[in-house]
Amino acid sequence: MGDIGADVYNKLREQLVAGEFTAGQLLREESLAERFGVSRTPIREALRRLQVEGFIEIAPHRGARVLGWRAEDISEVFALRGVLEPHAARQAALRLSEEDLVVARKLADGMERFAADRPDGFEDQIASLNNQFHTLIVSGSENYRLSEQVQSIMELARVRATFQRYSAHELGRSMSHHRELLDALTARDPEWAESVMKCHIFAARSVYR
Amino acid sequence: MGDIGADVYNKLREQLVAGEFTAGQLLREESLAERFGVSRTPIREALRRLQVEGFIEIAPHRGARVLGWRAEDISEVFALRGVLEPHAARQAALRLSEEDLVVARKLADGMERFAADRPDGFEDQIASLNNQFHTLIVSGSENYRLSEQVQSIMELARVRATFQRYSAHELGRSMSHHRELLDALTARDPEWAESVMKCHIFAARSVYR
DNA sequence: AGAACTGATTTTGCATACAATATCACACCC
DNA sequence: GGGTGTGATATTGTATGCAAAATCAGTTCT
Repeated sequence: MGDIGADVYNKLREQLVAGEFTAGQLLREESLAERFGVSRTPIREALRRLQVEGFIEIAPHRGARVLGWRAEDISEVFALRGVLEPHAARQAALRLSEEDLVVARKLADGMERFAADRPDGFEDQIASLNNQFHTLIVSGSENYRLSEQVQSIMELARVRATFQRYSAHELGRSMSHHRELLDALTARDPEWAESVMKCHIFAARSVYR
Repeated sequence: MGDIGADVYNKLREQLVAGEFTAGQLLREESLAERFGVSRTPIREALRRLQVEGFIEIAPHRGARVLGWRAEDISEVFALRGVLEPHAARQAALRLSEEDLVVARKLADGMERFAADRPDGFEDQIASLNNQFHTLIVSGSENYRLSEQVQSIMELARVRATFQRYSAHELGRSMSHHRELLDALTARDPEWAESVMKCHIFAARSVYR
């Protein structure tokens, strides 16, 4: 995709992640084209990509439909994250650069500040930082060849992450997991990092039941 | 994608998996369009999809390039398979239907026959059956929402699987792993199935070093 | 009333035309 | 000789037109 196409894809994707469309909603090429002020061509490419990435489904001649999340889907998501992310953390312990760690620490700091001050809409702010934090670790785990594919799955799996339903206690534990994970990564200790990440995912899963 | 587009995608993908293009080769939209007797439009959609799935890379205004596999990539592939497929086998033990198991047994039988008779090109025949076998198990592990994404990664990871380099001993062991996995699945024993699959992947990795 | 057909309308799928960008060859300058 | 700039060429990116397919409304038949 070129300049316009990439823009359209990013914006559409953002809006999907932000939940601006309801599950099952039909996405018409023509109306999206109007909405973004472009022709159907870049819209089609963006939709195709979002389909492969698992955000929408496209039936031939019938259009694109926003996929929803059932309870079982959420459960699968955590099963998958519980396997993939600890593995990623293990690899990341040996591979992340010092600069990456600096960035990760800043992200964790940011989350803790939001968790302490609790300004309006702080849950979304934390969710955004949290995504960046996990993305950083996953992308530090594989090399360029598989990284994007794994990344894509993990992002899809993290789409529904919201901190609205976290209690103060759970939020605090999540923050402390981040801190401990950073310590493990800084110590370049793969098994420690893997264990912490496993706890982190299991704890997150418990919030969703 | 409609009828033509889906065809183009399938054929292109087959040819990529079959290794009909050399790594680094540029795939020009115009020549592919001629080759398949269609316009550039469905070609572009197929290329976009193959990009997301990790077969090729596309640089804006610069075209599509076939990605190759370096030694580290292969190593990553096995690391990922070593985590994902045992997990999949574990889930599959509880989820595969009896009909699925019948199919899986037939695939294993077929592989063993090829391994015993060793007709011309039997390695490719085994590879094809082996892909179906593993695909069946992975697809039986997740529900519809994440299944295709995981499937897509695992297929990409299995692209290079060739049995050319297996010794008779290694081939025999691989077949016996399949057999044991089927027993574990039939017994609906998740931990057994997971363990066998882990051995299976580790053993396969050893062939590639 | 409900099921099944038929034509109008909408929407997608593909082809084609044009615009924007990158690539390459060749001349030019230092 | 090597680097740099410039125009021609090739290739991709986007828009648009048309054909094919699905949807929907209205009608007819049972």
